[in-house]
Amino acid sequence: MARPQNRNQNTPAVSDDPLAHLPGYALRRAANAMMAELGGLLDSIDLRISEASILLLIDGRDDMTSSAIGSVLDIRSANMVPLLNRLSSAGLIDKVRIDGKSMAIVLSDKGREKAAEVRAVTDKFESDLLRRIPAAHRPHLVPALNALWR
Amino acid sequence: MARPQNRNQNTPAVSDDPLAHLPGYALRRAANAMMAELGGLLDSIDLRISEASILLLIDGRDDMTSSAIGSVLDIRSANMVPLLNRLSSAGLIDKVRIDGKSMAIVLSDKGREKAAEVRAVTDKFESDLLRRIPAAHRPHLVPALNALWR
DNA sequence: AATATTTAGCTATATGCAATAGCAATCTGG
DNA sequence: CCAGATTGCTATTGCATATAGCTAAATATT
Repeated sequence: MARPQNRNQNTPAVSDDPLAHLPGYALRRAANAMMAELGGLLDSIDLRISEASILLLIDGRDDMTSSAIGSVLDIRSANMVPLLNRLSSAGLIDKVRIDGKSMAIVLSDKGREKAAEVRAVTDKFESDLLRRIPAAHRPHLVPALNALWR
Repeated sequence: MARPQNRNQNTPAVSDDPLAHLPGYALRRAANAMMAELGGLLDSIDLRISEASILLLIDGRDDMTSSAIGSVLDIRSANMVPLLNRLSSAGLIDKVRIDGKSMAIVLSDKGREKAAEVRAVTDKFESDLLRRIPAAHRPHLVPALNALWR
């Protein structure tokens, strides 16, 4: 007793997760699963998620400073430093002095190529993600999520 | 120039985030924001998110082993150890020997009180979360999220 | 019954990401 | 001109997660 019915199957007790109805829990699990997946895809082009999002953000711009990027992506300046250093030593970005204290972060040629690869990976990822969601719920996801932080 | 129009306001460039339409990005940002908020709430009862979810999961059960908890919540056994140790040294759980190698993880009296506090905190959190989402999107969030990992 | 495999729980360690505190150089508004 | 804000940085810490490898106990195989 104390155990329901279907326990002789190999179903790993996922259907009776008593927390799955909680929005916060579902959000955490979904985000973890999706970010693990995206992380795996980006591995193949040797980038991490935060690095890839920086490349996407600055592509086609020449006026984004470290602090501007950080303010859009909500990354503290202390954490931007090693991030940009990695991108810089991979030859993907250049720092162009704007004035005595500010540098614009711009894509190098190599960085533009990489950004195109990122776009290919994320396009596939995003459409796979949406395809998993029943059509009836699909158009509601992004607006609902954006209402939570924007 | 090169800067749009509304820049004299104190809006921190959030409305022109060019990544916000991407489901994966929105998911990550929303989850980060919500988990930071929940983490803050749980601070007041001195628990972390994963600890709180363990308390909720095992409340009312006496047959959950460490590996059963880990398999439901998707936590590796290596990571369960320090988690359960913290709960144990806080006096919230007891380990009841089942056989030579298995222990059931059960709530102590103190743990049951704590679980009630957790439920109070998360109830408030979950309803606040839902309240932020426009009503038209609200019923779609949990099903859409669960489609991504269940 | 003897052996092999699987399972439960653990140690040690590494990674990704974010937070805090504090600092030096530079820019800017009154 | 100068006080205060901004830019970019160092150093350190915390959390959640991951891998590799271990011991001991339970279970399956022959």
